[in-house]
Parts: sequence; C-alpha cells; structure tokens
Amino acid sequence: MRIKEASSATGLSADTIRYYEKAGLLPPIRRDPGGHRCFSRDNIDWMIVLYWLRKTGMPMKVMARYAALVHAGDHTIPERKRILRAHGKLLAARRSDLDRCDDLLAYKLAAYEEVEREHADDDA
Amino acid sequence: MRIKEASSATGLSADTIRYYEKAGLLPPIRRDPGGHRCFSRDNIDWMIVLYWLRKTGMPMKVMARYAALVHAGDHTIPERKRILRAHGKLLAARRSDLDRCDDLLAYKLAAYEEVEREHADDDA
DNA sequence: CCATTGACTTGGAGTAGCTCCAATCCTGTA
DNA sequence: TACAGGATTGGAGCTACTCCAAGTCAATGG
Repeated sequence: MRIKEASSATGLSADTIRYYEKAGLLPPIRRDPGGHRCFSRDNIDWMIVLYWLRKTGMPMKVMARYAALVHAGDHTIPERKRILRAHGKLLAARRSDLDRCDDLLAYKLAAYEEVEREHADDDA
Repeated sequence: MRIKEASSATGLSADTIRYYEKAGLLPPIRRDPGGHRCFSRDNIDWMIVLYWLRKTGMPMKVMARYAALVHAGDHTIPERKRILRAHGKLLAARRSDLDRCDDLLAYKLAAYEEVEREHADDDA
C-alpha cells in the first residue's frame, strides 16, 4: 500500500506520515525498488493508533516514547499501560472541559435570546 | 487589576494575554500612568470566555471574528449565535473522538493484560 | 519508443498558538 | 536611596503540522 492509500486508510495526511516517520514514530517502512514507501497492514494499524492518540491530545514526545516501547518488546508492557492509563485521565479532563464550555455556550445563547426579546419589545 | 492577577483570574498566561491583545481579541485595555495594563471586571469576564473557547478548540481567527462582532454591537447577535452554535457542534465531535479513543485504550489495555497472563503461564 | 500525466521523493519554508528570554522600566518597602 | 519584584517591549524558539519546489518513478496513449 502506497502513501496516498495509507493516508486515506489512517486519517493522517501523506505529509504527516512522512513527518512521523522522520520523527521515529513509525517502525522502519519498506520501500519498493523505485524508493516509494510500501505500508503493511500492521503499519496501517499502528498509524491508526497514532491518529487517535494524537487527535485526543497526546504529545508527539509521548507517542515517540510509546513507539519505542512497542519496538522494544513485551517486557515494556507495564510502562505502556501506564502511558495509556495516563492518557485516559487526560481524556476525562478534556471531557469535563467540553462540558464546562457547553454550559458557557448555553448561558451565552440564552443571554443573546434575552437581548433579542428585548429588542422585539422595543419595536412593539 | 494588573496582568499577573488577571492571568490567575482567567487561566490565560500573562504572555498569552499580551498576545491576545496584539491579535485584536481584547477590547482596548486601560493603562495606568506607568504604562501598565489595568484590567476591568468586564475584561476579565471576556478573557474567561476566550479561555474556554480556545481550550475547546476554537481557532483564533474565529475568536477574533467573534470579538469584532461583540465590539460592533447588538445587531451582530445573530452571527454571534451562529458562531457559538457551530462551536457547540465541534464540542460534540470532540466528545465522540474522546469516546472512540477511550474504546481504543480499553482494547489495548485488555490486550496487554492478556499478554501478561500468558507470560505468567510461561513462568508456571 | 517517447511524451505526458499523476503520484511519489526530498529538503526546506511557512503557519498557529503559544512560551520564553533579554533588556529596560515602574512600584512599593526598608 | 537602594533594591526586590512585577511590568514593558521586541524578538527568538517551540510543537505539530502544512505547503511548496524541484526532481523521480510508473502507467498509458500515440
């Protein structure tokens, strides 16, 4: 699978995939005789994981650490679990940020509607 | 209220407040005779709004547009409502991203625990 | 067999949204 | 009056992309 197909399969742009490769977030990617990248099913699955971790706010440094641990073998599983659990906590924090912002929007929208009602009264 | 106090009242860093001022996200801020910024209660309330909008992913350009509308008066309320409602939709999308990532984490953690159980069996 | 088209390559510049820093200035207390 | 602590500015640095130029590779039409 070449980079464009990999891009649409993972949600990462082709540029981002190349950037992640340089940054050491991907395992070595096979090249065809012409120098083009060939992505395996495993490569795609891993990039999908990166897509979701990044999209929900995991910094690249942490992803790089996680990638290195995956590369290093099963004995790194305890640390990998710690990283994922820490990310889970971050997700919870984000969720409560969203809730707070929802409240703020509801409050603002209600206030705007109140103002609009007053203007309607003026017209009357 | 000076910038440090404004910073702790809003959650924005002093640097970010100055940056927002330059970017046109804040109304004109009063200065004391020494050139230091004095923030009013209204300034603080507005920055708290910016804090939450930004924290939940509203781009600065959109915040700048919203700021300009607020400055322009009540007749801009319909567009302000559109901006806030659009942001509400973005919040919902983010929430579903968090849910998906939660699922992924649960899946990965379960897989890691499975591997650990297998290793425990090897030892036995 | 060659030309064209389109995807791929690299390196490097540009962007958003901060964040930090140096050098200088203001303010309040001893 | 000396000095610590906070404020000012302009500008450099950072993260995580994103876009671009210039060139290479692969497939198809004439």
